[in-house]
Amino acid sequence: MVKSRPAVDPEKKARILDCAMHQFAHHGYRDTKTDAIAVDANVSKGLIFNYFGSKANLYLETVKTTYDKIINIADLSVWQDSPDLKTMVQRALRYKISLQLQYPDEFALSMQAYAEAGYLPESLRPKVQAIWTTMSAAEVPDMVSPILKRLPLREGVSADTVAKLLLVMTNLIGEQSKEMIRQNADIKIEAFDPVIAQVLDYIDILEHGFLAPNAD
Amino acid sequence: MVKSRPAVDPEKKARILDCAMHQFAHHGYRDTKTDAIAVDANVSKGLIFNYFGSKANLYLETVKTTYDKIINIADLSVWQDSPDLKTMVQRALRYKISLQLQYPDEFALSMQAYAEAGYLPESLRPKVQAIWTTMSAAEVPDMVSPILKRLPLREGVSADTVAKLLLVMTNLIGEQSKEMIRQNADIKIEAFDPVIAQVLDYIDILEHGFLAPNAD
Amino acid sequence: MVKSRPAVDPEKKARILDCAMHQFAHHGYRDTKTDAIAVDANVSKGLIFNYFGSKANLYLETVKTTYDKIINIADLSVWQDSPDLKTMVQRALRYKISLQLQYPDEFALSMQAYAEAGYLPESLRPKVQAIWTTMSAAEVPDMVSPILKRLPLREGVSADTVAKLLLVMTNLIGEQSKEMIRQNADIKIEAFDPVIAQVLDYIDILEHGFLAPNAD
Amino acid sequence: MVKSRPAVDPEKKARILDCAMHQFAHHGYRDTKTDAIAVDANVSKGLIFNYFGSKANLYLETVKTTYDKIINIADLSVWQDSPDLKTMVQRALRYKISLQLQYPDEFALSMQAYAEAGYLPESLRPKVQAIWTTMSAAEVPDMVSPILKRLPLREGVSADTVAKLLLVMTNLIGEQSKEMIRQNADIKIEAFDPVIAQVLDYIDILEHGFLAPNAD
DNA sequence: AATGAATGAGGGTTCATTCAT
DNA sequence: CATGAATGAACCCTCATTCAT
Repeated sequence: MVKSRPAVDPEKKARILDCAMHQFAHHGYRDTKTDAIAVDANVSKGLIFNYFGSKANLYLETVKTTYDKIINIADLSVWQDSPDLKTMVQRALRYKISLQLQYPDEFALSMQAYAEAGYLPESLRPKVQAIWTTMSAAEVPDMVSPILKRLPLREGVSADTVAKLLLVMTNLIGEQSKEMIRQNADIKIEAFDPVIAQVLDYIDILEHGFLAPNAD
Repeated sequence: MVKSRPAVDPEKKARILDCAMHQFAHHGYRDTKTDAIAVDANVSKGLIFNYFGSKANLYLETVKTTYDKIINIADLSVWQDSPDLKTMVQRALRYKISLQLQYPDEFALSMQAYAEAGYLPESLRPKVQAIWTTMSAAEVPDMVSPILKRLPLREGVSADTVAKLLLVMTNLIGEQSKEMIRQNADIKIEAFDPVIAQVLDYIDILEHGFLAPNAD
Repeated sequence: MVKSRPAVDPEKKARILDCAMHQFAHHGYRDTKTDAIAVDANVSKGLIFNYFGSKANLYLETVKTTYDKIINIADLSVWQDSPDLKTMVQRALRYKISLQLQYPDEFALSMQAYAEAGYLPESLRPKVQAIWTTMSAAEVPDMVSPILKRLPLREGVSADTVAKLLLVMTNLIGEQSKEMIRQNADIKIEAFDPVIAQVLDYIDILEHGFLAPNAD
Repeated sequence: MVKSRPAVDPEKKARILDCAMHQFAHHGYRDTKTDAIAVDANVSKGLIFNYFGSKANLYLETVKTTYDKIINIADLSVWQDSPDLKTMVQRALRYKISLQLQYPDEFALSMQAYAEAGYLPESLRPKVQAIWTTMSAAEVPDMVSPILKRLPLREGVSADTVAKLLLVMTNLIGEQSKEMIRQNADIKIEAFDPVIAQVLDYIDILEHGFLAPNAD
């Protein structure tokens, strides 16, 4: 006998995850009601528990799925062959922001989940943090370090340190963009130009330092 | 005439605030139960409402009190007269971390309150944000800018940009220390040496840039 | 397609309303515990809030439903075609009392709700009063005035004044019956004969007062 | 040794009773907070319990005291020697209303207590009702019946029936005046003229009903 | 005697989870 | 498998009453 309908309807499951992502991103874990997700997903509340067992587990699955989605979407090659660092950063940021505009919920959740990790129910916290540790190693460093290797570093400066600094900048922009998108969902990418300009100022300092050349 | 029993027993009030600080810092607003605070403070639940009226107000009072406490404790002069930027940053970080070790709950709450501001009940949010705006002007900027003014900045670099970068570093350390303290409450200040060393690496880059001198 | 389990189980809803009516009638709004209603109705406390949202709203619904019920039950034609006033009053009272015996809770609530209107929580009061104004116009006046029109009134006596006097009598009996039923739930209708007799005495006085001298 | 201060300070006790009267009259038993009484009476909350044992008992004492006060104040002779019934009723009502204006709280409580008797806590109810039965016999009938005795009643009409009818009128006015005073505390006695006029209309009807045919 | 700070039982309400259909 | 009505534990808050001073 052929099961014409699989035990788990993937379409419904996807819908639940999508709506959960939206809700968790905008209200945080504790303020998200399973009721709201069920309504949004046009699915019975019971089904959510059939598929995911508990709200906590739904959260975990949602965060995981969202991270996977972002990773799969991101095309790191976009800025890999930039002529110089500033161009790379500029391209990277533009690309990231464009993704953020295209997938605001995904990005919002990824940041929200990270931010609220410490304030989750005791039992949920370690499981979420496990996701970070699994994910983190693979991603961002890969994007930046190849470019850095092509740059002549001042003696005593490690590529790793620079990479971390750049990462900090990236996160900074992420936070700012999220907030800007939150305040105006229809924002255009041009609106982020001043933000990018500021980061380029930061990069300039990183590149050349802020001390006058003869100050040493 | 001595009031043998003052209208508000300052000792109990302080105990409540202290325990509230601890609870709010570690579980966030929504997950903190007034019951737990009452038990911790060895006080009846009713008394909390006698003193503070509501959980929301207790939160507000706790945050305010904690901020005041930190501000009063902090001795900004410690690093004000440092010979150079690195020394200043080093002293500042050491001092901040030592305070954080001494007053882990106070610092944890101050960061928690800031972080969770967006996830508070609708009605509480504006009141908490009012606290930030009242407080923010006075503090951190004042510490950094005077030192920056004494430094010869490279042409095209604004002191403001540098100050912002340094502030980002400061927050970074704050987050890291909080997490380290959270994971090990008995951590010694020496344990932060690598963190401080790393920040000094960052500062070095900010100061001199990471490009080799002849790279331009 | 038959909904095997309707969104709102009318049986349970009716049971809740019925028990609420009983409780509100006997203990008043403030002293009625939702717990007690839930237990009486053999239903979880949560369900009451699912169906009615709040205790205040349950009260409103209960009062409305009870009024509708009384209005639908009451058969005003019973005494409309009485030969004379006394007969009409007698029939009306008997009928009213028999209904009161048959539906003691309904009548008790309707009087209770009216009486306690002024002592309800501030926010509930206007909503209850809105029910009165909606209901009041339709009922009692219609019953009495047609009969009055057929009677020859003494000069200088307005039908309106007489109607008001009769209304006062009616309310008087209502109060007395309620109290008698409250004191003895198994009371028989014969027990009210003295009360009715007394009212007829009152009517006799009224009648020979407002009738024209030659009307006898 | 002489007790310079008696165990119960009569002045404070009187103050408590007075404020309790005011509060109970305006908010009913359940909505009156002992706190409010204590504050009003400028007395500690503890003292109320020292003097009266419980809120319930304070209520009882307040009601009793208020009734005594009204009885002592009322000068029944005012209308005893009226030439006719209408004049008597008019005088009586005017006098009652003037008292009600002079002692609004006392009258408000006496009516409130009567009205809310059924909605008091189970345990309090019988004790309050005991007060009515003690009081009721003595009062109002005494005012009316002597006058009635001087009037030639139509055959078949008992003075008792008429007295009860008049009592109903009196209560009717009481309710109306209370409400009018509640809506406008500064109301003048002239404002009640229409109300009195209406009652006189009622009396007119009553009168021509119970007087012997040849009494006109 | 007088105080009023402290208590805590009890109420209305929310919402994740269950389970009969 | 899917539903959503039903559940009930848990939370915040009130206020009569107590009791140490």
